Amino acid sequence: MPKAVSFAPVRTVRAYEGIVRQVEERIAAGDLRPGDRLPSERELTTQFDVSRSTVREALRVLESSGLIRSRPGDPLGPQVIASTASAMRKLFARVVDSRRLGVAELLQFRMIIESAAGSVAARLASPSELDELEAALAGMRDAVADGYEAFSTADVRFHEHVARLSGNELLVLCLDAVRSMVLDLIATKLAQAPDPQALMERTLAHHRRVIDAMRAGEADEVARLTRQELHHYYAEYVPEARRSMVDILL
Amino acid sequence: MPKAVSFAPVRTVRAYEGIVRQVEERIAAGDLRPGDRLPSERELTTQFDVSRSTVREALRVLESSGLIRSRPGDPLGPQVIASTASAMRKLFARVVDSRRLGVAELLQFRMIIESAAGSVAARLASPSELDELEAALAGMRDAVADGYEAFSTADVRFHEHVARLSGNELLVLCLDAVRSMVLDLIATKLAQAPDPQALMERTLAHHRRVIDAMRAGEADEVARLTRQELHHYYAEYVPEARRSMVDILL
DNA sequence: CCCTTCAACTGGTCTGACCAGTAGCCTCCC
DNA sequence: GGGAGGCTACTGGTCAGACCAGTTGAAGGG
Repeated sequence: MPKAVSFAPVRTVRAYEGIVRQVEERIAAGDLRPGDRLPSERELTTQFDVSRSTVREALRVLESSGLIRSRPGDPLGPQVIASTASAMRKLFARVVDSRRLGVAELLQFRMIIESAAGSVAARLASPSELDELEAALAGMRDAVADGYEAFSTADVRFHEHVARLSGNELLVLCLDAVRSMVLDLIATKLAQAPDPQALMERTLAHHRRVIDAMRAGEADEVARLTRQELHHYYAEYVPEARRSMVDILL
Repeated sequence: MPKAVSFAPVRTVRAYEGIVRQVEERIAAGDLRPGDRLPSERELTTQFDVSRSTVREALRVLESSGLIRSRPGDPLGPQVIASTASAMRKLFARVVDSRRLGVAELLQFRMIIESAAGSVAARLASPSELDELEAALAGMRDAVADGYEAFSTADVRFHEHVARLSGNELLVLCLDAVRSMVLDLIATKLAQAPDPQALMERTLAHHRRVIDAMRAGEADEVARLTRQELHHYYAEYVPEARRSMVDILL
């Protein structure tokens, strides 16, 4: 098949897209960090030299993807609220409720990628990185006294730490998104667990075993432990009828 | 900690959000399918009883999440272009280039979830579903004659089929997104593979083995084969320095 | 000193306008 | 009669200007 000179498709760029792109780039580059403020809409109007409608279209897009938040009357202007992570969470949330997905899908997905992250981390982690993990675990142990909520926060930190050790940011982001979705879906139920003390103890023991397996370089064991722990922790919230989705991963 | 009656946080809903939600729901419910048209902006103005600016903010949000497309001058109105899948692809694309992720992260991620999907599918697939897979494989074999591009399309169909057999839509969507990102990143290079004939033959042989392993219920073997095939297919496009990210999964 | 009031913002929304495209009809010329 | 051209009635993209309701902080009153 003879191929003529190939041209790239031209897409006419709309004004608001340019604004979105500029702001996104500033955020990605770190010029704009969470908490920072954008100039007011009227001010942006002059900076970008477009009308207010155009500025607003751009802001709405940025807002819908979770990057900024604007509040009427705020003299400081729109606020940069987050990085890519929250955009990812927002999208997952949309997917989950538009497709009517439930805990079953989310938990299965989480078991898959979290165990994989653990297993990759086990192969890559240096002794000093493992010591940091150890510190995160110590943080959890300290948090036990402060009640379940504090413990849960420290626990999330531990999981995030493991994910980051995998060295794959995509993994980190997806894991963060799916973890927060799971927690959202069952937050109320989890807070009233029958015996939080026992749950916390068990979690500590599990994390202990994970670190040990990492030190021993037993990647598959780390993966297995991770799946097992997630299952133990969350499987009861999966409707009976779909339970097999998560059971088969054990 | 005594807990008073708990209220849900109120968020004042902006007009455009209501529009976005309604359209999203219609799409999710299947009332609006890809290819369908929305009324023109001016028409929507009267249907929603808001101003055109508000309608436009909603349309921009829908467009930015890949659900619709609007083209100036089109007398038929904005077009519904896709479902959640393209929204997911769009987000992944944004994440990948804002975080400057490369083939390494994407391929590692894909190897993880695609092999997991395969292994779940192996445990769940009924004989008749396996026959459908068989048909997809036959489709690939037929496509060999039509050249590499046609083959590649049929190949994607096969992979999608496997993913769907896992029964987890989240897996399907993520896989679709990451697959299309990988293909985007290396499309040009892949088209000029040195020996497409051999590549196609090898792919066919691999898929054959995957189906056989599925019939035998060897879930772990399916996972291993999947990782291996992806690695063989794409690893060369991963920069040398990051090659280990995908190597350790073998 | 605290509390109220007020003015100067903010974003949310609306109106009405103009432009540049598109598509289909309709005319005019061959 | 048939084709090529222009005309018309739409489309979305953008703009300017207006009003409202909310927030905030400073000015003024107790």
